[in-house]
Amino acid sequence: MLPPGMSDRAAGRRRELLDAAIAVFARKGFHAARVADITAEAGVAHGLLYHYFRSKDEVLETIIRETWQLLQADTERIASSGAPLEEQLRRFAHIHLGSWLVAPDLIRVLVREVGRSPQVGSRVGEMGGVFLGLQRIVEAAHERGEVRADCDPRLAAWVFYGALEEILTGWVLGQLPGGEQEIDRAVATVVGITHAGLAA
Amino acid sequence: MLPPGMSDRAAGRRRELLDAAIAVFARKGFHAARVADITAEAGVAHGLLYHYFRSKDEVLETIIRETWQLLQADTERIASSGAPLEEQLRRFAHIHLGSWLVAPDLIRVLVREVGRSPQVGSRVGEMGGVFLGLQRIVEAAHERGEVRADCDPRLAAWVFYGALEEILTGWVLGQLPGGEQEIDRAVATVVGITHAGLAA
Amino acid sequence: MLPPGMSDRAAGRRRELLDAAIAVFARKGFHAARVADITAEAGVAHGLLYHYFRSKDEVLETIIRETWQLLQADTERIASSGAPLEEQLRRFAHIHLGSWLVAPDLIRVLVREVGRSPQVGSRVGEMGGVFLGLQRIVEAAHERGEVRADCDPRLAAWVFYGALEEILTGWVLGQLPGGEQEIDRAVATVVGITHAGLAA
Amino acid sequence: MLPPGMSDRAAGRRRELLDAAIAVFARKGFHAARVADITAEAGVAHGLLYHYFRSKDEVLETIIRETWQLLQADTERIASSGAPLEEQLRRFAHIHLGSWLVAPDLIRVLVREVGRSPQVGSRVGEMGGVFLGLQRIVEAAHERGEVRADCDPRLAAWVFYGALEEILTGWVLGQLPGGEQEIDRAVATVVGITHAGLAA
DNA sequence: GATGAATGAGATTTCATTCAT
DNA sequence: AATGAATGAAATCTCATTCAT
Repeated sequence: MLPPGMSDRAAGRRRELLDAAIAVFARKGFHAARVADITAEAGVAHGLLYHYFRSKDEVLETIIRETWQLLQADTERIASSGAPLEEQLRRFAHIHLGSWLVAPDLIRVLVREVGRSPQVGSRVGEMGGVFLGLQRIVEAAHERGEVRADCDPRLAAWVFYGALEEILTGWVLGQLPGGEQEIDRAVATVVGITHAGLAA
Repeated sequence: MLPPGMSDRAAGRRRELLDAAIAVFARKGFHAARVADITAEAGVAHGLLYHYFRSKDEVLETIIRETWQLLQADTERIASSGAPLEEQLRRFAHIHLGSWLVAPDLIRVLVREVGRSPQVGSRVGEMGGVFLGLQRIVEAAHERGEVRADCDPRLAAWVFYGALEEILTGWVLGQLPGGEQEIDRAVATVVGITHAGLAA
Repeated sequence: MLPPGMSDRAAGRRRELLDAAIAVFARKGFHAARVADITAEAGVAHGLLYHYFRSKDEVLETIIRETWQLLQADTERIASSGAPLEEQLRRFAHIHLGSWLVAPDLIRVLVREVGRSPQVGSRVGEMGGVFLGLQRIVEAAHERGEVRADCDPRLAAWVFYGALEEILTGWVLGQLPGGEQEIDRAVATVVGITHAGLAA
Repeated sequence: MLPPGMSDRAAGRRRELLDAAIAVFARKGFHAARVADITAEAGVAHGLLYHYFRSKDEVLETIIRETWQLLQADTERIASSGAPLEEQLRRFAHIHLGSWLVAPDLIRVLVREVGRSPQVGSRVGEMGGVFLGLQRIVEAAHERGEVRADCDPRLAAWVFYGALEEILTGWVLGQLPGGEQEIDRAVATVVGITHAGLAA
């Protein structure tokens, strides 16, 4: 995840720059954000960004990749838990939608810059891991007889993920109320619909 | 929709430029696309674009707005049909996912540039119309007793729309197979899950 | 030589920019010269340079290439004249050293930026033509019996050209007096030494 | 030549850095070469270069100056030898062209960066010494009656030097074959032409 | 309507140099 | 002596937009 051989101090600086970038990208959007904004936010000279990243693009790429990697790890942990389908869906939804409270700026960036990802080229890999994890969750439930026979687990995974993503989008765009209680409701609603929709 | 007082010929040119823009935006993305690319695609000098649009931004805005307006009209027609919920959902899904076959470049642009829309400022209006229409579809079914009591029609509308959008995203990113038959399957799956998930 | 399909007006602008570049490169050297210096010298906005040249490098490349092409044409004309060796050498020396009076800035640029040429990559081609022309001049004289048998025409061409080039260098660096009369003396000296040195 | 009070070890490091710089300048050219390339070649941290040199420019200056100083010393030794003109020319040519075998990278740098020298400001001094030495060689021969009366010794020195320099250029650019035997032939040719051209 | 030369603001990126450790 | 993180000046190049023709 980190370039090997990076000192603690260097890793700290790198993290500071990533956090500054998230804040700035969330505020102005990736394109309107200048490198100088990021380094000003981090309180360093703008040349320093280029010691840690090859380009402004690589900064966004890193943010996206690291986030997807974390989500992928969560997904795999949930998939290995052996819990009932509904419980697994709830855990995933809780983590994914819950991140709106924990790191709203990060969510703003991810929602608004999704479109860039395929260009940036790295999304597909990590993203694929998450979708595969969700698919395996549905498949396992399928094998346990928790899911309707006529349901395609792969599409089901996309449907479920898309529902969550759209709600995050609603929050980011201010189209849906996004307080703490709404998050619980949203988790319940998405899981309710999806699970009932899939259930045998 | 068209600036008033525009001749047929002028409207034709305008349309050519919009189509050229859709092709170019689909190929390179909005930011990487240059005005000169669009006019070259349309076979005219680049100054001409400024007779029809105030800026490059306005071109994208127009594309997005016109699309949402059409979708809004479709949604309202469906909502007024009085058909059962499942049938209404199927019609909407059929139109929305079906556009991948009819106008894949347009879908590519919409999926990839969603993030830009709120900045551009026009999304919220027309988009809101579509979501409101979907919400009213669910509410009406609710009143007819077709839907579970504990279900929030607004969130349900977002869940349904998000599921469709994510499948379009999968096709755009090449992560899901997007042939003609897959479209029918996708319609069936999304409608199946959502309707069963909402049903009383 | 010119990109085809360039209007007279465009060709004129291009020439103005080349002349401005020669003046600026002569004054500050290629590296210290900024694109803005060139365009300021030409009295246009700096963006305009990029309508005519792909880069600052291409401007220098063009200057060098066009100059060598002219010299190559001169060389070929002289080589085809059938005049005695001494006369041919005198004509070449007269043209080459004479350019110091005609276009001293151009000579300054060429002498000071020779080193760049091979990097720029185009020198070898045109340059090769000049050296080949000189070589053929010596070879023809050899066949006419005007030249010693033990003399390698190729090396002789390089010796002759190097002598001229070094004198231009002396003028550029201000190490040799470079007035009008000195040019005639220099022609006489170089031709005198080289011809006597080669003569049978 | 060395800053006074420099230890042997320090002098060794300094030498290592100069040699590394010669290799890098030969490979990439002075401008494209970064300080970090030089220190990487020498296997030290880039800050260290600034313990031994004030700037990147000073490194090139040093390389050029030291080389010209050695050549100047050679020239003066030859000039004092009292040998016949032809013999003196041969010795100089042998040393100068011979360096292509001994230190080709150094020659590459000198040939390609001549243009920079006057800017760097140091060339004129040491260079002047070499040219003056060659001029005195011709003048002495002139006084001994070995040389034609109508020959300007100063220009003759430049002609001779330019011939050698151009042959080195041909080798550097790969335009002339530069093996061991070619060097002897080149010495013979240049000396042959120049001496015969000057002889009474 | 149509053209494309001309403009110029503006941003990324590079890299020589410094200096605390 | 040696390191390499940090600085920040500086310059190329892009491209949306304008406007004379």
